[in-house]
Amino acid sequence: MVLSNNDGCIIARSEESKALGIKMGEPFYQVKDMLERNGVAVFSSNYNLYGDMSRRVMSLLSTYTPKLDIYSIDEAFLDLSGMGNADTLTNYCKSMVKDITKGTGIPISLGIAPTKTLAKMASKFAKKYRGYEGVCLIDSDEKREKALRLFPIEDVWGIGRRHAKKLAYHGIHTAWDLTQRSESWIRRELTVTGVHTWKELMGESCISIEELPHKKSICTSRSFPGIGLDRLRDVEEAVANFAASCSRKLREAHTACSSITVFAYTSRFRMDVPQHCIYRSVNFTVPTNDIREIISAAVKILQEDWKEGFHYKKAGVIVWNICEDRAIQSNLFDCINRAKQSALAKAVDEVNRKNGHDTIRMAVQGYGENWKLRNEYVSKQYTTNIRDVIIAKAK
DNA sequence: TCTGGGGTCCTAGGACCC
DNA sequence: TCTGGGGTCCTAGGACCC
Repeated sequence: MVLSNNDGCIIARSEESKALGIKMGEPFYQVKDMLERNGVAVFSSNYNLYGDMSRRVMSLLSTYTPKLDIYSIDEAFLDLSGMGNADTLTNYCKSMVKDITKGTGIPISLGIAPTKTLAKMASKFAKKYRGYEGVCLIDSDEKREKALRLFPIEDVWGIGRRHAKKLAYHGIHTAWDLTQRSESWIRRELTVTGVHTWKELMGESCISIEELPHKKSICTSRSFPGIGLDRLRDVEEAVANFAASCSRKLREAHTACSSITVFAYTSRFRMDVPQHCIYRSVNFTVPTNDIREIISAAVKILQEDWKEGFHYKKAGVIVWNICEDRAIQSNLFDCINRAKQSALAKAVDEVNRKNGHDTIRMAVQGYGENWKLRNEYVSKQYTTNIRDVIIAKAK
């Protein structure tokens, strides 16, 4: 079983722990004793490991198609159009499954279909039934209807808990039931996104395969351990680090932002203590990804809106209005020497790339441990930290 | 005491324009 | 008694995803 950041919630479970009745998203502390009694292995999140393994899998996938659309850390869409008939495709995909298992040890499931929504459905069948050997193909109306009839509405991509409940009320329990309604009914009840899902289930592709040009917003946020932080200095340090992380993510993606939002709030679970919420945005005159500009804007918002007497439980920084860093609209009244700024940033990034994040940092980022995450059960960074590499002993 | 983090898209409603 | 019609842009909030 794997925990969220701060060892807060349960976010991944093996089949065995599911069988114990552990629910997704359940707070860890509420079931901790029960888990210990049952000998459940518990792990903190280890994003360095997951991120690195994901990159390896994606890199192998990219050798199978010119058009790879990485959807999340563990999912990708591959464009296989024009790559042969049903048999050829199935065999091609079975060799993909074997290669990736061999290359990374990660088991994968593949669904092949005319639309993304159907492909996701097919991949669930591929995972569920061993007979498929990891690959399930939906290439005819008969197969599609059979699959739709077997598929619960709440598992359809794009149908969340709220919509599933509403649809159940209207007697819609499977993906097939949904396709039997009229477009106007779907439009009224589920808006245009629902219409896209509805069309995709019927085999008409509405969600294309493409690499996103760049993100529209980037957020770094954390919950603080215990009752939270009540000193400005501590929250300031955290916010400065969140801002630094946003600026780094912008630079890595070769982008810059025009707006920044800072937020900090007290615990929404504590009804017995006074609540407060800081949430404010400002714009930059010229789009930027500079660590000093972004940190100072973030810290300024926090200082100006800070209210004493509260325990802040969570804070974060969001940067948005993002553009590519080579297409920045300059401003007549800009008084920053941009060339100098970017030369310095480049030098700092180079040092940090070799020596680790934040080797060179802003003073306000500090070294305080007051806001650091709890991760008591973290596994090793087997693939990204030389000290954690597995040692094979020859006997 | 303890309750995650990071995204996208759509809509309604308010503010504004002529 | 009676108070138009047609737009754009922005934001908050809600839905969804992993």
